[in-house]
Amino acid sequence: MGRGGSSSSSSNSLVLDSERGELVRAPTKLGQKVISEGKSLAALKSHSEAERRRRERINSHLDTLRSLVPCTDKMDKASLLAEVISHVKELKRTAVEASKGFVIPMDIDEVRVEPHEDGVLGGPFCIRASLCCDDRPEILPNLREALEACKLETVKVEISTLAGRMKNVFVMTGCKEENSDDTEVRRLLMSSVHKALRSVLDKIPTSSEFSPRIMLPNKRRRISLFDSSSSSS
Amino acid sequence: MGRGGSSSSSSNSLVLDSERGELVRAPTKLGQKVISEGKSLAALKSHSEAERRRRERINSHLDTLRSLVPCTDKMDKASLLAEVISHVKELKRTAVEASKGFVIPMDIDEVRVEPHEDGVLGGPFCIRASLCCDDRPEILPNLREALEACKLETVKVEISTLAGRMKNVFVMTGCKEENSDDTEVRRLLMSSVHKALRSVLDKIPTSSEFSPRIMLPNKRRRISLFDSSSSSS
DNA sequence: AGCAACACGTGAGCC
DNA sequence: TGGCTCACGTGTTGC
Repeated sequence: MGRGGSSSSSSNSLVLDSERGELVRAPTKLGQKVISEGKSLAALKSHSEAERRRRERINSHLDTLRSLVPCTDKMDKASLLAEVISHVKELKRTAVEASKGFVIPMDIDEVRVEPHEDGVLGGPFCIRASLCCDDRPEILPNLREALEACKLETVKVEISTLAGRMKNVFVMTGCKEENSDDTEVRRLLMSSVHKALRSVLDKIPTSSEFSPRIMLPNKRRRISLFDSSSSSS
Repeated sequence: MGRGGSSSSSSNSLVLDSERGELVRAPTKLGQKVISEGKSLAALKSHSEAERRRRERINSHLDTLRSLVPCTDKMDKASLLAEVISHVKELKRTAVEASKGFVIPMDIDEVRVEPHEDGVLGGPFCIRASLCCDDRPEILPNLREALEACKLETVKVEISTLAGRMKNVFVMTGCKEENSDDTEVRRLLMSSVHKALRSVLDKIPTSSEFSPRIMLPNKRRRISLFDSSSSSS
């Protein structure tokens, strides 16, 4: 990284011919002197050509990156690279924790509601809501009911059980009529979903057989996905 | 994209001072002439400085990418970009069909049982079983019951509904006492799981209360994730 | 010696 | 007009 080039050599007499883009020798009286002083003509030419090829290689790769990452059609190089970086990070995140596949229930109760990073498709508007709690099969109907209250459509649910704990992950999307771009609407929806899950979590009996569930108009409990009786196995 | 720079201007007398890297005027007799001929000194200086900052920005992003993509520590720029490209492509591939995760129910009934490619964790022995059929909530208890008969532990279930169709994906693992390496045992287990799912599928009333199997789900039914309106009790 | 990869300054063009 | 991005040719360094 020699910052300062050592010296000038600014006035050798090699110039670029304006017509053909080829290197020629400038009209001068001291022909041999100049030639001996600089590199040979052929050397300079091949050098610049090699450099041109190198640039083309790099720019070609930049172009394919541009075609791979959306909305970068008219970005400058630096911004394009920045966008590539964030895309790689995002893809990595979702890939690691979904290709791995298993949703693993943790030991602490938890309610999480967040935008579902689609990563690829700029979908309408997705929420990823998860509830981690004790493995109580009877909470599933409650969950469903609570989520139905929100004006969202559940497109996917993922349930994992492990060692008496369970984690439920819901992916939901808003009605298309609502403006997905309105962040205020999003925040409101997510907040209501969060409250719904929270209420379900709070209603879980810590040890009793079954809870005094009054709220339900009809007694449609059950659908215990699996494991309706004993927790293990 | 003017390929050939238009002309030479090769012998203006601005040179780079070897010590400080600053632009100075070369010792010459025709001072004013030279200055008036080119841009002002300050202009040239700010220009080269801006260009330097631009390069630094780009190279900084390149470095970040290098840290993000493995095994690129000593690659040249072009190869690094090529590697970034292939990584983005690969991440995208797995992201669309795994992380994005939506299991999309198809129009044909289907039972599939296969070893669960873990991808990351070399687990004990996992089976991925899926059943695609009409969206009949009452099949869930049947499913559970049928799968309980097999000596497997369900670690994850994933349910997607779309346009009156549903797809259930189960990830199950065998008891640890059984030898996971025994391919014969595996085949046996998978076969029994397959039979179980098959039996559930066959039990689905094709037309209990409605026209059986019109080819197209022209009728958009509700997405009731696990609607329990019927079934037990 | 040659080749490859880099940083640099500079002209051109575009807001 | 200045600020910017880009492509170009060149000097330099390491193999």
